[in-house]
Amino acid sequence: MENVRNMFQIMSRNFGLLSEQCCDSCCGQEVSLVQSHILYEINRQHNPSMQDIAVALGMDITTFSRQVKTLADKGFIKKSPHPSDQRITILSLTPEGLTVENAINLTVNTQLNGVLSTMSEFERETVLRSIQLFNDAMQRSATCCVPPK
Amino acid sequence: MENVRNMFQIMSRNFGLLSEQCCDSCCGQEVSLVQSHILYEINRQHNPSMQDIAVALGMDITTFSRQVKTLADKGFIKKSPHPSDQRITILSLTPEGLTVENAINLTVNTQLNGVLSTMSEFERETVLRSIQLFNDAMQRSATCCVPPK
DNA sequence: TAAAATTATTTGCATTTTGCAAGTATATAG
DNA sequence: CTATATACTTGCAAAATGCAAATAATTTTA
Repeated sequence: MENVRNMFQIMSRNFGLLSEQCCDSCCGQEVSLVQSHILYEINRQHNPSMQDIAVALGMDITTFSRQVKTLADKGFIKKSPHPSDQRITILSLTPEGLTVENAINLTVNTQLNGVLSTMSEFERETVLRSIQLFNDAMQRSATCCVPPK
Repeated sequence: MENVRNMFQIMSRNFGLLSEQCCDSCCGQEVSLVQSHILYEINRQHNPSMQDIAVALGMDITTFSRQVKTLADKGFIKKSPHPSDQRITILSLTPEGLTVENAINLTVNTQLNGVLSTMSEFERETVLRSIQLFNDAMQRSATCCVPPK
């Protein structure tokens, strides 16, 4: 059993730094890293509620509530009432929010593809397949990757 | 060009959640996630200065300085003067700090190995080799993974 | 070699983020 | 209908953040 954590820690840190940089360079200081995660996740899910996104990101709901308010005030997120349950708020990106999310997405992808371009075609495909494999395995695991509490 | 960010984003988030959980379960509220990163990095480098660690983690030096103070007060870190340059502070883990770091490391590794154990031997090796490959490629890249500013 | 510029770290703020406890509002169960 | 549960918001108070400025120790340079 080698030290697996090492590799993940480094990868994770690098990706985090990259994301932060992209986040800055795309849209100035308009959105923080956590806010970009929120935009990302709203864009990925289908008509998500507040809970859905907060759970997916493993964020405390009260902190999340405030971040959503900030993003809504900035005009990047729209909060709509659930049609049949008035307690629930459905989140969606506004056109401006989508623009920001797309800009970040493009920049991150460009950076990552730049890194991947230094590999052979075979290596590149192996790497991508591996990450998918690992994500699937994480998904299957019950004990880990469950948001705290 | 597929959406590479997706995979990394998910992997990174999962690993982050896992680390946070491990951090909690190992040592209660004794150390936060960022503090665990600091312990990790000090343990990895050889006689690192404050700058070394702050840069490696992409942290603002002033925030870092305070976190180091907190960890030193908790007795997990020792600050020693550099032998030939009095401006520099060399960081090291105390025995207690090392114990905490080892506990976190063990827990994270155990969790990760649990996830990996659901794969075939071949898949597992491919995944680990891939991550190493990717980290190396990140290392080579000049444009990305450079701490902001 | 003395003043100027550089480097490493710390401190003073003011802002932002965080999370627990408690509150409000809506829906469901008994 | 009352009681309980669910979804979200607010009131704090603590922690984390980062810029500007301070301090302290080297180097550079004129």
